[in-house]
Amino acid sequence: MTTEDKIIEAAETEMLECGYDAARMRSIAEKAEINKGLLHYYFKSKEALLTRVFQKTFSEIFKTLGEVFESDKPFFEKIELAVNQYSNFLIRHPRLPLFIISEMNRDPAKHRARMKKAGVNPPFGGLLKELEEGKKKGLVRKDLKAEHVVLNMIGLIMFPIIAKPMVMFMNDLNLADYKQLLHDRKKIVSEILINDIKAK
Amino acid sequence: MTTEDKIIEAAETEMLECGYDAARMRSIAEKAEINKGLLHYYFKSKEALLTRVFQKTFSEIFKTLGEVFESDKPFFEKIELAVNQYSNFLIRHPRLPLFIISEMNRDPAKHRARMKKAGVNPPFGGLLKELEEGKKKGLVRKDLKAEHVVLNMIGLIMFPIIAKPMVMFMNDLNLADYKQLLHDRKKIVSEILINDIKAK
DNA sequence: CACTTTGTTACCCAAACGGGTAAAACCATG
DNA sequence: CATGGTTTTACCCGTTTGGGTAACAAAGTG
Repeated sequence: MTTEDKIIEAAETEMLECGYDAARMRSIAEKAEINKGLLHYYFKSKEALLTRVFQKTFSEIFKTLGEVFESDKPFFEKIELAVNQYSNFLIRHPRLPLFIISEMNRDPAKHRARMKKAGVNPPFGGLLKELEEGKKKGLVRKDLKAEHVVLNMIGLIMFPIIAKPMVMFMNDLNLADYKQLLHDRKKIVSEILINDIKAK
Repeated sequence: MTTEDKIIEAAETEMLECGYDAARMRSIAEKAEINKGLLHYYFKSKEALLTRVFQKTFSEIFKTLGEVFESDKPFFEKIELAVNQYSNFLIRHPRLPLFIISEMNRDPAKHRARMKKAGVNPPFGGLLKELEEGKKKGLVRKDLKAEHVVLNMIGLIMFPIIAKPMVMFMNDLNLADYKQLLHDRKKIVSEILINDIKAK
């Protein structure tokens, strides 16, 4: 792994742990096991570094989410696929959701400005379009509200990730049990969502 | 409103906004529109003040949640009631969930120690017991996993609260629209949960 | 060896921090 | 005016902060 990679990785960890503004160049250097001088040799300023990290992180998650609805599978299989892909992504990046939510609440305008600057956008258009088509085809409940489908999906998937300590403690799970629970949950969540969407 | 009340209120706001450790006596005094001297006249230390605020806040939410399952209504009505009460509570205390989640992730052991010290405990026992009874009576799906019911419920209710800026922005809502969405959601969430729990 | 890239060390330095305190002032009530 | 509860002001003070830089060292390269 190159020094630059180590820096990017350390900066990502730091940013997700502490938030954008509270991220410290000192701790990034420490995490990357280099010194502050070298850090500034690779990235001329904190802004330059974090902009890059922010961009990389978000385009990764949005790409994953975007690809989900581009396959040509049946709609309900796509839901299942979306749940699986999104869950897997968050399992790999467990600190991301809390970071987004915190930043968004701390200063919504600044957060959106950063999103804009990084040129990243959440890809929910695909889901919304297919829901409309599904209604026409009679697959989808006519009175279903699209915005709630999105909220249901994200809430059901995200909560056990951001509440990991609570989940483990309340159910007295070790790490392996917890991972198993997250794994089991993909099917459970898919079923709940599809059940809710499906025309009766 | 007495000075002490103003202090408690200001301290709660500060604690929920900044977190337990990052809460500052200075800003609490400012928020309460008094000076630091007076603050220490009422509460001899930061620890004394925040312990009290923590205790008050949590016992309030846990009492609300606990009472839900003590009525003698039918089980599915209780679910609906629980969803309504919990939703209403979070609508009144929108910053609480993110505070809990952040504290829990920052330092789980310290957070639990504070809970213990304040003598507050989440009351999910009632729900779990009734689920078991429901299975025996044939009301509830035999293969339902209780831990997921809790996760589903919290996730579905909490997410739109902690993601308020996103919800408003993505759906282009003003504040009134957003509140309406939260209100509408109570019914939607109840139906999803009951549908999932009910024996087929 | 000459030159470039990569890496280290030490230091800058004003500014804010931040919980806590002492002493004085203000203000009711009797 | 005296008494006690309330409120203000000013100050403490060592510590940390924190992005950024300059000078020096090491290592790779042709």
